[in-house]
Amino acid sequence: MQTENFHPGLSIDCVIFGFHENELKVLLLKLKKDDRWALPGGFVEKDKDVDSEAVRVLKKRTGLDHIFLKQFHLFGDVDRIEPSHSDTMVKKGVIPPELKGWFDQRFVTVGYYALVEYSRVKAPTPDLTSERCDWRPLSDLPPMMLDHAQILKKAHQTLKKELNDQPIGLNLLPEHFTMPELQALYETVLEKSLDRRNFRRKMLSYDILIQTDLQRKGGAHKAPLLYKFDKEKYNNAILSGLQSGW
Amino acid sequence: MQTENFHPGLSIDCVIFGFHENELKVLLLKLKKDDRWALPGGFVEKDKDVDSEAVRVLKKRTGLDHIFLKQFHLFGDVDRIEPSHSDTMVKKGVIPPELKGWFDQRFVTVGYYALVEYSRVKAPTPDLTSERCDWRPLSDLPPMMLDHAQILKKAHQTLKKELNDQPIGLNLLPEHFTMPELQALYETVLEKSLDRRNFRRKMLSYDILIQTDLQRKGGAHKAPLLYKFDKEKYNNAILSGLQSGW
DNA sequence: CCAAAAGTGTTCTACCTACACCCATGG
DNA sequence: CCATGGGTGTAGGTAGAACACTTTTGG
Repeated sequence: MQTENFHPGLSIDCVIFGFHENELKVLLLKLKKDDRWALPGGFVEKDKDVDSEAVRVLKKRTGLDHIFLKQFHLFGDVDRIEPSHSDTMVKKGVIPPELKGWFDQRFVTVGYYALVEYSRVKAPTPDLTSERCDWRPLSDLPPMMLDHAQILKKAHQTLKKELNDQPIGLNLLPEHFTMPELQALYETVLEKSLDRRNFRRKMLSYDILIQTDLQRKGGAHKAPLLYKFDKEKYNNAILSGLQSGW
Repeated sequence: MQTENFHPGLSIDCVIFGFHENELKVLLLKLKKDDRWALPGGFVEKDKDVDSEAVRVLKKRTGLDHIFLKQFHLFGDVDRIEPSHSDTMVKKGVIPPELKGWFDQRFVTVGYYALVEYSRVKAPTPDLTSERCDWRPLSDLPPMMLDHAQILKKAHQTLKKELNDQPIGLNLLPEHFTMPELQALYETVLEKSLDRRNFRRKMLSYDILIQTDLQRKGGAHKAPLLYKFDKEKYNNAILSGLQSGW
């Protein structure tokens, strides 16, 4: 790691959301020799835009390009990092001693949240300090390193707020999906249940969905219709915002 | 200036909004030996929270404490600063040569926007690199340094979006104000005109205003009633958001 | 007394809410 | 054949949009 090429005291953390089995999930890293987990993150090269460095982090962990990604907050409190943190990391051999100086700095971190299609992430890749990279349900999070739990919480709050402005469905769902699946996504993000029939009507009124003549077979009951997004109309609608919230 | 105590490559810029003569205004600094203007800003001490450093900047320029202040974006593109910028500053004698190294760094900056009551800012104070500190109307901005025009624009966009969540009236208006004044504020922020009667009804329906029996005399026409905010109810309403936008 | 701005009220419509009913499917 | 979930329709209430009239004030 060439720390001299990095912007000092600045890091990036990504909250990568996915949707699977009617649950919001987050891609997390299991730290080596530590029972806590961390958000995928990284440092910023001096001659790179911060946003593009976030794209790089995402690509490394998920293998995916062209992901919906949005900066949502800078976390800049002094006490967001315990001073003993770098000591512990060196002692456990997770980071080499020559990098201790780098990790001893005071760091501020830029939070990004990403929306990805769960099934497209084939092999989540851990980084140097972690042993695994896994999806974890938002409803049952493991213990997290430093202030990462707060960062995650803020990301979720932001997502909730921006639900009407952001292309949530398009990025989190596979190409074809059923109306109940889309509704489940909204209910998960909003943390409240919605009326089936009203949801359908309102969603259809946006005129951004295309009904296909395919059905999701295999369920034990009536086979629901599959929809896909009309990407052009979708993008136009996003521009003006999907007014009138949920 | 003790640059070694500052967090490297990190700065703060504040977009300070005020409302005067039915116009949104921004507090800007006129640079020395340069016909451009700049946002009030500063650097971050290593042992201080970024947010509290923004408070410090605000206090220095406006003399005010307890101001509504909100972080809205990190500007982290490489090309947001021209490499020649520090050269020019040194040549013009605006910054001493020994600080050139500091200003030669690649900088990212955290944008904050603040809402202040115009009349409470008695003597806006310039900093070392500026000769004046003045209110400038948002509708007619002077040429700005670096990417400050973009930062300002983004601040305005954010304010517009958050109009229903943020305590806009309470912070930008004096204690007593008329309904038309409040409406003018909303119209300015939103950049569109609103129906007088519908505005009044909706605003009153929030139940956050207290009608006083005072009137704004001196106008050439019917004297409007003065209102003030019911701060307790106001804060409660903010918590749940003033749903249903403008 | 008149122009201009402030206060008040009404109607129409659209959308959100809260429901009830029928249909398809697998066990 | 029936339980379960999916698709469709409808009535009532609320709130926003559009509008007209009256009142107060200074000149």
